[in-house]
Amino acid sequence: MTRVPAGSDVAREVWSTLADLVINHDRKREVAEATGISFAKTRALRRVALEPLSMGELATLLVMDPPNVTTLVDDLQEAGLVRRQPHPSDRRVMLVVATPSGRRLAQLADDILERPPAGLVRLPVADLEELRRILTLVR
Amino acid sequence: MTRVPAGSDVAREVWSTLADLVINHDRKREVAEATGISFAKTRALRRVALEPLSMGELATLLVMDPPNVTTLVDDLQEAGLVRRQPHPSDRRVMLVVATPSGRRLAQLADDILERPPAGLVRLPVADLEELRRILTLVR
DNA sequence: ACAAATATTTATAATAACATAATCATTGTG
DNA sequence: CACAATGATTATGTTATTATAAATATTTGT
Repeated sequence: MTRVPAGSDVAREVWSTLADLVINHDRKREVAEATGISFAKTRALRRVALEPLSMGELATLLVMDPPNVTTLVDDLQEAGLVRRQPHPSDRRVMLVVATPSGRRLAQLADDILERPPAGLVRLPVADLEELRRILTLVR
Repeated sequence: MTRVPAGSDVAREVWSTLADLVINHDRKREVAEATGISFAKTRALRRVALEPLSMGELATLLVMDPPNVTTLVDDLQEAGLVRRQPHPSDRRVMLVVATPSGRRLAQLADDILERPPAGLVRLPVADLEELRRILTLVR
């Protein structure tokens, strides 16, 4: 008889199922098609559409090296999706801000990415509510 | 007053949370470090460790073009992680089979990828059980 | 048997992703 | 003020990823 730490095995099982669910519902291609830009760029755009970020913050969030963020933002800027705005109090930092058309494109990506898989939609409402409740506890 | 389809909004919200959870717990880098091969190769290896697959089936599952699967499997084979076995009844198809060392490496990747995020482990056991129950309904 | 279809491979090219060093401007500190 | 530290950029190169066309071997259908 082996005694196992309470929820940890269940947690592992749940996590595996969860990760599979998300990975098998991958919409990167669809998003790239719809937006006309690479998924990496969409990801950056969606992030700055949430709130303006400095180049460095963006690099950290995207786990990219700063030089590569520079060229990525260059491309987004040329496409008119973001603009660079000097930081008001520190002239070393550049804030990346989504333009209106950038926000629209980010929204388009959101619409695709937030579309839940069929299996989830088919769940009884009570179970969905329960899922929502539990997920808010995960922090 | 607009009437909205019952669970679909909740489903969308739940899905967003879920996707964020999985994406923010990305372990691709860690897995690549630990295995010494690219994540794409790990993915293929883990898949054939589950069961032997033909090149074509693998291409479909990985959403890759067949020529690229060939070179990917070439690499895995050179590393001694898989072998190619001709299909018993159709000599056009090549079955990709994980070797013992390939299965070990796949297991190593599994151990990392299946490790749940802290927030999930902290959940009350009852909620975890409930999560598991609901997730089995998602098919 | 023969033509069409299927599974894989070879060859090749284009592009994307990733990393490093060096440079410039600006800011904080002794 | 001099100097170290910071944020961003430029330049550059390497490796991965992705795609396409063409070739080979085998099977299937007529």
